[in-house]
Order: sequence, then structure tokens, then C-alpha cells
Amino acid sequence: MKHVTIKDVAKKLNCSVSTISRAFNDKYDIKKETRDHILATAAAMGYSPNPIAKSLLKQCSNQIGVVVPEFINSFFPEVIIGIQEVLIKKGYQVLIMQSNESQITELENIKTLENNMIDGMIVSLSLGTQNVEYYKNLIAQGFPLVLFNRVSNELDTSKVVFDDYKWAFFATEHLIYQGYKHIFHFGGPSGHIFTQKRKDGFIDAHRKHKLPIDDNNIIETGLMIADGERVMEKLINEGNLPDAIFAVNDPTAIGAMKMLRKHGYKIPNDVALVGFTESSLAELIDPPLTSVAQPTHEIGKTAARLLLEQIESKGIFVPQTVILNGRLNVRESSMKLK
Amino acid sequence: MKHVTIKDVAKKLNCSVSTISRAFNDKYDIKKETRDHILATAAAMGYSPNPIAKSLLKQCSNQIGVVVPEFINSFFPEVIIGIQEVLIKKGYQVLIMQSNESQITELENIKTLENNMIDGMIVSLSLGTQNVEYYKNLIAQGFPLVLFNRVSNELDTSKVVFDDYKWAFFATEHLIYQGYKHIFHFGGPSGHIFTQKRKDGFIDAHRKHKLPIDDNNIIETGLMIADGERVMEKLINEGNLPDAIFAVNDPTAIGAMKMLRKHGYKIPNDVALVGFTESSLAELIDPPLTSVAQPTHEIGKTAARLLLEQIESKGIFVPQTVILNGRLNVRESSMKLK
DNA sequence: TTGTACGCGTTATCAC
DNA sequence: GTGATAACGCGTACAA
Repeated sequence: MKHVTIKDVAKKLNCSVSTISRAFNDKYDIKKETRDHILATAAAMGYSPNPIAKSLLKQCSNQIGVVVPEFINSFFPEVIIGIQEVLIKKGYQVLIMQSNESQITELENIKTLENNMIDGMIVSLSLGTQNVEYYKNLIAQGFPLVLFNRVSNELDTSKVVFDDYKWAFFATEHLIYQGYKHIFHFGGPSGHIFTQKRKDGFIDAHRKHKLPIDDNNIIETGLMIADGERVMEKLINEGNLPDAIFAVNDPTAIGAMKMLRKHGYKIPNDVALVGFTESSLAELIDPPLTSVAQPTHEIGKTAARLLLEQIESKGIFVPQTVILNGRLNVRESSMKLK
Repeated sequence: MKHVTIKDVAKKLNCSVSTISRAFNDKYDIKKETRDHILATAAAMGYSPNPIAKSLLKQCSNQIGVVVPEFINSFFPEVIIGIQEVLIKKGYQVLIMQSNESQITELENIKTLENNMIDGMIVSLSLGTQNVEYYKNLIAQGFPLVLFNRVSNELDTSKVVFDDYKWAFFATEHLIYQGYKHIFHFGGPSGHIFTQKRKDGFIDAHRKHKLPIDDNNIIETGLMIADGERVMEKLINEGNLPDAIFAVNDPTAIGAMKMLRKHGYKIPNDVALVGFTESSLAELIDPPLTSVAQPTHEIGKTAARLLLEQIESKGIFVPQTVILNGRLNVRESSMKLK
């Protein structure tokens, strides 16, 4: 397990290491034939410049770090594919880490990546992340950082976000137009912007249509299928059923759906459902779930582009926030009341 | 964006770099109070040893690379979580890359990771990977490598596999016991062990039960939902419908299901379905899909453990193949014929 | 056009 | 118990 180094090649060719180096970084004068010869023998020997050494020297690594909270739902993997599409073309390698929704793991990941001398970072904050001091430091030092979806108002850096308020509003309004009047919102964990925005959209749609609404309509649920199941089961046991539910995301909607089905309720006749953050699940389940679709690939690509801009614009950079558009995919789970 | 280095700390404390270094690697003699003092000021200055420099010196990085073909289906992400569970506890960082089912990208990923001086690698081969010469080289050099699920017989290294043959046999037999006689197999891409094994299980279950079977029962399909849809549509158009389908994986089964539903066919009454490689989808779709469940977390954990064994046993190491067990989850999509 | 020498941040091996 | 220094592999200013 011995790496071939530049010295080995130099020795073999009876020339100095700098000549070899020059052959690989062709910005210096070097005789074309010697260069070709060097490149050929180097290839034959299986030599390639050691990026670790290069990183140490140049203080950067041509690597980009990505930290996401999870990748069980298809959302983050799809975003990552978008990120890679842009960055790999530019010659960057993409290192992915997941924080498992834990602030501690997230911070460890960030530090690991930073220590690896990555040139920039794309992050979606974990649910557990309350304290963003570390990021403030990074930003203050001018470290290229782009946040997406799970962002923080306290951080002054480029962001790619989705207009959660608007689409939550539309989704709720859709239910209202369909004739539903007693609607519950299964909300996300408190303290997160997207949770608040989706809740606000839900509330304001009610206000616009002069439908009564109070705290009882809104139940903090979580983000996982199990959360939706748990809350739905409680409601069923209490006999406290709404006409319809607007869930903070698809998994909670699906959890609710599973529990309703288990207890013999019909969807949408007994309870209508609308989800958020389209996963591939929505159109496959029974019945197909109405949901707000986010442009996952586009989110990734945009985040990558913003990061590149910041990296290339050494210093003189003004953070931007890009708001991307979505779509409400109406399916059977929210069909009109008969 | 300037890192605090060991020199900065040494200067601040008016001592030599070696003293600082010793304070951080407490295997050498150092006065306890000076050590504590150093550690305290170092922390205050935000210093931590640079892993890049350490890697260069030690020729290893405490990092493990993971390369998977994709992470759109929940399978690989779940395996990765298992991998991380074991490795992070041991102080390793896990770098994840995806090959997008392309041999070229896979090879680039491998080289990137190798260049990063990772201490070992866990890989699941992409569909596009025909040539495994590069891996042979790695193995010959004693580089720690563990393969899982998408493995190659040509490579003599530790592997974590699933008994595809056995479970394909069981899944097919289940359909036969349910009374289905004219069964199709939607197969995976040829040239891959798991494809072949699942096909063999399908065939041998027929042989055991003396059911006629020929090449027409087996259709090379692919691995994605779209593949299942395409093949199913063709069969529908040709009026060539089986009683039941055993699909190489869940997405193809789901693709078939979607297309059947679209054309008004009932499942399982018109066509029964069984999938493979349980995704979270199986129990959520309509109707719930009978499928072979693989122990995703366990696959990841086992692969990680095998890798650790190899890393720790410098040299004197015999590759092992671990075969993990699964389960056939019987659901509505393959209920008994009436 | 090519070679020499230094430095990137560490740790290990010597001295002292 | 502590300090100086070589080495890891590379790029580049400078000298030749």
C-alpha cells in the first residue's frame, strides 16, 4: 500500500521533482516533449499528485462539504444530486455527511469538513440545532457557506429557501375551496422557520376565508411517519376528528393516513389530507396524496451555484437569498366533499 | 479564514511546537500542569491539530470512504446509517459518495477517496461496473475493502451479502402456494450476481413445484419504477398478462402496479405482485406490497465491522463473506386467488 | 528550460 | 521534561 510520489517519478526519469510538477501544472515553461514523456511514464507508474499534500500547501482542497439532517426521505438525497451535478462539473468533489437531526453530530461534521480544508459548505440545519454561534464565526471569517431549507434568520449568508408560507397558504386554501371547514394542521417541531411559516400560511388562509380557527386546530406533531400515526391515533381515541388535515410534510400525512385506514376511516370522505415536501411516496400511496412539491434538484443546483459565486468572488461578496417556486399536486386525498 | 496552527500556540506560550504536540498526544512525558495550561490556551485560541497535515505524515486519515450506486431508494441510505453507527463510535469519519450507477463516476470516487488517504473503503458496485481490475489492484496491495450487496465473484475481499437465491425462491414459492401458476419474473440488469441469483431462485421454485417455465416467463426489466412501468405497459398492450409477477425489487414491482392500476386491472385479483429489497414504500402503497425485507442496518453494521477487522489486523487477514438473513413480508398484493 | 530550496502543519527522533 | 529538526508530498520563487 505504498503511494507513488513525485520523487519516485523524478528518480525514474532522472530529473528534478519540479520538472514533474510543472508537467502536471502546465502553466510554466516546459518543453512539450519532456512534458508528454513525463506524463506518460507517470501514468504508467500509477502516479497522480497527492491531493492531501496539495491541500496542505494551497490551504484549500477543491472539496465541498454537504451536511444534511437525514437521508431517509427522498428529499435530501435529491437535493444532493442537484448539488453534485453542478459541482462535479466544476472539478469539485462533494463530501456528504448527515447530522441525524442532532446539533452535536452536525457540529462535529462541520469541524471535520473544515479540518479537511474544504473550500465551502452547503448545510441544512438539523432540528436539534438551536445554537448557531459556530456558523456566525465561520461567516465572520468569510468562509463560503450556503444554507438551504432549514435555515436560520440569525445567519447572514446565502440561502436557498422555499416559500413555505405561500405554499402552505395555497394548500390550505385548496382544502377550503374543496368545501372543508374544520381543518387541522399537523405542525412540525417548534422553533424552526419552516414550521412557523407553514403554520402561518395555514392560519392566514383561514383568516382570508373568514373561517374560525384557534389553537385547537394546530397540533405540534413532528416530521416522521410515526409522529403522524401517534397524533392521529390520539385524535381518533378522543373522537376529535377534523374534516381535513394539512400536514407539515408527507411523512406525517402518511402516518395519519395509515392510522385512519387502520381504524376504518375513508380518505378523503371522512378525513381529507394534504402533505408538503413532495416525496416519491405521495403519488404511490392509497389514496394518492395531494402535496406541495418542492423543486429538489433545483434547490441543490442553486445552492451549489451560490456557493461557487462566493468562492470565486474572494471576499467582495453579498449574500443572496433565492426563493424557489413549487407546485401543488392535487390528488385523490383531498378531493371535493360530496 | 486563517487557521490557528501549532506554531501560533507555541509562540503565544513561549515554548516549542513539540511541547504543544506532546500536550495533544499524551503518550510522551510532559508535566501535567504545563499540559493543562497548553490545552486551555489552545482551546481558547481555537486551535485543533490539522488532520490534513497529520494524514500527510501518518499516511492515513482516520477516514472511511463509502461508495454507493444511488441514494434515491431508501435502501442505501439505510445501510449507510448502519455503517456510520459502527464507525463513528470508533472515531472514524465517514465520507460518502455516489456513483450514479456509472462505472466512470465510481472509479473517480474511488480514486478521490484513495487520494484522501482514507483508511478503508466500503463499496457497492454500480450497475455500469463491468471491469473490476482497479479493485483487484487495491486488494493486491492489501488495501482494506469491503463490498456489500452489489459484489463481484472476481474480487477476493470481505463481503456482506444477502441470500438472494433463497429469498427469491421463497418469494416465488409463496406465489405458487397462493395458487398462482402463470408467473412472470421482472428481472434486473444482466451481468450482476444479485440479478442472476434472484432469477435462479425464481426458476428453481418452479422446478421444485413442477410448474412449466421458459424464457418467456423472464423479462429483463431494470431497477427503477419507470422500468417496471415500461415493461408492464408493453405486456398489457400485447395482451400478455401473467397471474402474478415476482419483481427483482420494489420499484419495478411498484412501476408494474402503477401501470396495471392505470389500465383498470385489480391487484391481486387480476395480477398478483411480489417485490424484493424492502423499501419503506412497500407497506404504504395501494395495495400493500408483499416483499422480501433486507436487514439494511445490519448490512451496514456488518460491513463496517468487517472493515475494522481488516484495518486492525494489519496484513494477516482472511476475507470473510457474511450472509445475512431476511424476511418475507406477506401483504395484500399477493393474497390467495379466489 | 530546468534544478534547488523552502514552506504548508504535524509528529517522531534525537539531543539537551 | 523540553527544544530543535527531519520528514510526509507537493508547488513555486529563485537561481542557474
